[in-house]
Amino acid sequence: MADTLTTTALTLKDIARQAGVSLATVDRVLHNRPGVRPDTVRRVKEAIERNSFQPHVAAAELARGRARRFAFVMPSGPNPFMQQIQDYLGEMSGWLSSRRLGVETVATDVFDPSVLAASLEGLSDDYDGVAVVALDHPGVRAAIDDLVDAGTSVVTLVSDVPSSRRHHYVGIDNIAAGRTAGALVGRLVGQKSGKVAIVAGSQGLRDHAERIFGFNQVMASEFPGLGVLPVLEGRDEDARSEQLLARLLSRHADIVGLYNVGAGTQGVANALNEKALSDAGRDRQVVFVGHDVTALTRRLLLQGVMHAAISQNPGHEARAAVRVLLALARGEPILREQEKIRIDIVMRDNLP
Amino acid sequence: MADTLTTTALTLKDIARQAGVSLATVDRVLHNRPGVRPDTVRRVKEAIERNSFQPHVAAAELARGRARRFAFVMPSGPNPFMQQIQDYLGEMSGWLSSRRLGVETVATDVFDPSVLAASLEGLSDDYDGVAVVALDHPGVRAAIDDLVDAGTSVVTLVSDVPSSRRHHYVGIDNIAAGRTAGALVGRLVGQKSGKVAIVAGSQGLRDHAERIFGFNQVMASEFPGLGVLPVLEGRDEDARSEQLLARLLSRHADIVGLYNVGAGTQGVANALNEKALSDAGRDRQVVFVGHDVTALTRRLLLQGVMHAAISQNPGHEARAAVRVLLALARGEPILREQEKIRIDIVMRDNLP
DNA sequence: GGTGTTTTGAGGTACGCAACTCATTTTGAG
DNA sequence: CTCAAAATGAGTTGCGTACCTCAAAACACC
Repeated sequence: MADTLTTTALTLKDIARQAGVSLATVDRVLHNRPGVRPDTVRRVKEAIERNSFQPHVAAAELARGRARRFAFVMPSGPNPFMQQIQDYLGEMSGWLSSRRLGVETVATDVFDPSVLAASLEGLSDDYDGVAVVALDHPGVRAAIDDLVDAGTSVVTLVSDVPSSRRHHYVGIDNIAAGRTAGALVGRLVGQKSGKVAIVAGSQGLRDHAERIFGFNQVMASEFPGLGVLPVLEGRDEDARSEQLLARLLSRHADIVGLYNVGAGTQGVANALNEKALSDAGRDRQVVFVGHDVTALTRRLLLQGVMHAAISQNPGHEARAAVRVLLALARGEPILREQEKIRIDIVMRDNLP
Repeated sequence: MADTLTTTALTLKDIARQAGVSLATVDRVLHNRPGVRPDTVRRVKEAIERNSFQPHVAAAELARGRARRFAFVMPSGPNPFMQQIQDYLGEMSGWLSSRRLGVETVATDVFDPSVLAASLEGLSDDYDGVAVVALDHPGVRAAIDDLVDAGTSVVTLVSDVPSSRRHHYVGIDNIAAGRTAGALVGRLVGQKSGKVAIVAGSQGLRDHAERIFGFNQVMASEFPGLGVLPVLEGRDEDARSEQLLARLLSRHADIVGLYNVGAGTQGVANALNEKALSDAGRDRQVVFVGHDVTALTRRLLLQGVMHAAISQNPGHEARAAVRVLLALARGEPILREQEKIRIDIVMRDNLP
């Protein structure tokens, strides 16, 4: 009837008694301090294992007594998604301060590798951990590795640098995100055949490139009836995206789907609205799939202009980054499943 | 450049000094103990406010010293979704025991109100908090209210009893889930017209009824071209669901969409497969939307039999329930945004 | 001014662990 | 067997809070 999952009340003292050693020796083993014979280490570890002993985190935290400081290195521009992450960090302030954790955001130009690398260098003196929205570039990778070598925990956020020695990546699999977008566009277009347009910020950005790759993969294999037009590079700017897309729409009357990979959403929506007006309400609405739930995309979804948004929960990312940094600092294990960021599909009716 | 979100190092001693009182008085104020003049209370609270002081949770936890016990009251049947929740609880065991938290599951027949109520009664003596998959019934409501009156924290899980005095509901908005399912079926069917079938466990179950309500809402208002057939009640059993659905499919050749509200998924899939065989590969595949990501639905999604699953992350629900119970026990605030369960749309390419 | 009551101060103990010192024992090399 | 090095025991202190006791002070009332 009642299945006990956990029952612990043991302390270090109990472990010491069971292993037949003193508290000091257990402490040495627990913290990998030198001066313990291998055989003794084994006995202690066995006692710990046998009782599945877990140090009381509250006691450990209190005894250790050190306040932790984490830095979040984020883009300086007015990116609404990044702003949301910072907002959620702010909302955590009570949670943070009651644990004596300090979180500070460092704004920098994350698109300039040398500037970003410079921002990262030297952070290790002031912070126990760093979360960074990282550009994938050799200079940045070197800076990250330096931080790690200096003993600072490093987590990449939103955008990864897989070749670096960062401890963890908090973000989504962008290829899968692109595939999901492809599947959505394809399925929502339905029977119709025609062309599909892609608007991206730049194909030089790793996350954008990966999304496009995944998108094309699905379109080619599952929706051969839909031809994908060359990618428009709108640099995440509204004006440029609108202009490029408007031109494309006027040239190809048979565009039935659109994937907006990055920002510049307002511009994309404008171009689509112009077309809708000229089409005068025929059954020619373009299926529009984009990324992230912001005030704007929320409005577009509710209006029916946009059909689906691929989203990564910014609150979850902010909290996951903090939790991972904390776990790394404490030497606790990371709950992979909990910290994994899912690819959310958001339509009008499941808007968060 | 660097924006400080939090910087605290104050202790109760500092607050006492600032308020010009002793530690004992601060302690009395902090814990609403009697014997402090209103004016003094104000002075202390001001000092706390002024410094936005937060007690160090680790120290508090250690001093309080009490181990917490939580009970999870769950269905006894072989429900895969519930099993997943229990699995995730098991995975948390390390996290739990390092915080001296005990979590035990109590299996019971949650569909029988008197049995469920009986299981709940008396739990308050043994547990600090209870999470319960609750049937919405007056007897159950009374049992929940009794628990709350006895000082036990109560959280409803997956299925809510809104009229009770439970402290929190961990689960999704089922009307919105049904709406989402409706929007998916409608959009994925596309231009075609025809009928849509619904298979549910029972319309007497609150969550099923709510999902159907939301589904019909969307179908009526947005997809008038699709007629919704009467709900089949499969009692979440494979055999019965298959039989009922097979009959319906043979009677209505123009069924283009299917919403499976509850379990019995294997039966539904069997019936669809039979039809697919007899249709011999024509463009008549039925759009199939169901709930939850299990081993089975995962397979069906990958095979293309099922098109989308509406899902609530069981891991998130398990962890959220524990966190909420813990926050309630400690008197800490609940991070609403973090504990909110989202409605996930899962398609083949964003399978978790 | 005396009485009883309420409010406050002062202090202690305990929680479980980290981190340290210093004395003592054991071990291994010569 | 000797001596230095390595391993271990025993003990202390402090982290910030909860919870408790007892005495002293302030207050209200007659």
